[in-house]
Amino acid sequence: MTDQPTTSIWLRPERSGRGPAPTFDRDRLAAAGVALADTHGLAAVTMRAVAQSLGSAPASLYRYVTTRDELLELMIDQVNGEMCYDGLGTGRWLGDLLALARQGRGTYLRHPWLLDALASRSPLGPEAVGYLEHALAALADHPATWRTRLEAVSVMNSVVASLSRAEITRQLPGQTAPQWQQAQQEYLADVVASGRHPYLTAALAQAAPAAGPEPADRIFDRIITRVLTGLLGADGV
Amino acid sequence: MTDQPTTSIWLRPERSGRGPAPTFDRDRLAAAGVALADTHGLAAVTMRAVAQSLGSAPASLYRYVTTRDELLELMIDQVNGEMCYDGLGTGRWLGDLLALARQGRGTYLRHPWLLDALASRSPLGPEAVGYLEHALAALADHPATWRTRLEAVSVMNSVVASLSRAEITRQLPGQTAPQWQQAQQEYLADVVASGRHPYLTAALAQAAPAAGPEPADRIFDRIITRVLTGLLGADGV
DNA sequence: GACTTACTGCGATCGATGTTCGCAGTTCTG
DNA sequence: CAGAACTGCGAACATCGATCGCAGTAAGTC
Repeated sequence: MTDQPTTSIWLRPERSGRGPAPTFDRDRLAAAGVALADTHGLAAVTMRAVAQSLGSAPASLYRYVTTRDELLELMIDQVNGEMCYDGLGTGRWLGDLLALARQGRGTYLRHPWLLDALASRSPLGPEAVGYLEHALAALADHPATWRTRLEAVSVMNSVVASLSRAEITRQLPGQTAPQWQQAQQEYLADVVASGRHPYLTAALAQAAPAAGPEPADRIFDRIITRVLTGLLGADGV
Repeated sequence: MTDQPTTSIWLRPERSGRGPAPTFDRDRLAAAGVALADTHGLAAVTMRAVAQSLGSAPASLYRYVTTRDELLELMIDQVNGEMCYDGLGTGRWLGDLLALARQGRGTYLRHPWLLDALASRSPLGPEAVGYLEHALAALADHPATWRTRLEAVSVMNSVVASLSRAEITRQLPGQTAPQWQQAQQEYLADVVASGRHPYLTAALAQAAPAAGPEPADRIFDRIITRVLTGLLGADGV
């Protein structure tokens, strides 16, 4: 009945030298989970499914991870590791932060399940910490409180997530139309037809057509830039 | 085998005149779910639990709702109905939008589960539509594209959610410390102690102490205001 | 080299949950 | 009054996360 002194998976040693060598490691579990989630969605990341894709048994996974949530944490951190920090440190904080935001967008678009996984979780693995460090480094010379900088980075992250979610939602209706979205579209059509809600009707009429003339990249850059300058000032330094 | 022509619950009639009068209605289901979620968290909103709290059987709920997700949709819309739109239409869009943001914050703080429920869902019930209409009405005289206005409202909503989440997270560790947060704190302490990540260390050192001198309301107002002025210009008109 | 210790994979199983099926009863329609 | 269309719901099913305990294996200890 020895209490596990550390509860965070990032502080728990992966192996402690005794017994047979483990067949896998945390990275392989995470990779298997990511592969499953990429192709079949987050709901497909079942302990049984992951085990089967590794040629193992469900119970075996619990040698590497104490709970499914921990597996998701591993997956999140693994895709966070796809970020690349080259070309940063230009001295222009706005450009640096925008570059980080773009990479975040790329990660979200590559792994749509990430938004769902991040939803009710506060994921702070090593890679997330590294990201935060780089984001704050970009603001090293900025004349603002640490608190304000932290706020700005946090708000930027949430806006990046929100914009990416919108893009993903508007993107997949190609074929995988998830049925609840179609129901929503149906309801919106009814709302418009009802005549009440004139403003919403006008907005939808002009916002919908053909994804607009402006490409998604441009919209993203524009919004992120405006949010950041609103929070941190206009001087790109 | 008659296909249900409409899939959205908001277009499906609640009752169609035949048979015995239903014991409950959608509002009562939603209210029961909200009560459960408010006191015991979203995970406690089980079909069985809701049924029991209504003095009914689990299978009976499916007479009112085709799936648990629909029940959550009802709950979300019900708490969205707590918003009050009095005092709006002042002619100053910034003040109007800020008032809406504040109400959103209040709803989140009153119903912490709402953040989890909203996470992987795109909730567009009648109340959400009403909210959108009012938000867009506040921007009626603003010289910006409909698209830009829609973007601004959307970004504001996601920032409101993000700030509220941060507040809730920082608030409940009073006693209900959810254990994963404690694990995260533990890991962060280790990161700080490691010496790498100097920027993060500095930021945490200054951001942590005693919630700072600035009250949460002020921080919220300041961030929302700056984000909105960044997106829509400085003139409060 | 034998014994202990601490691990490994995993079959079997438990408890909980969302959901379905079908039946008996009830009310409206024609 | 007959049938259609509903009502609540007991019983069950499928699936999932997680646990327990056992047999096997490698390291530490003397």
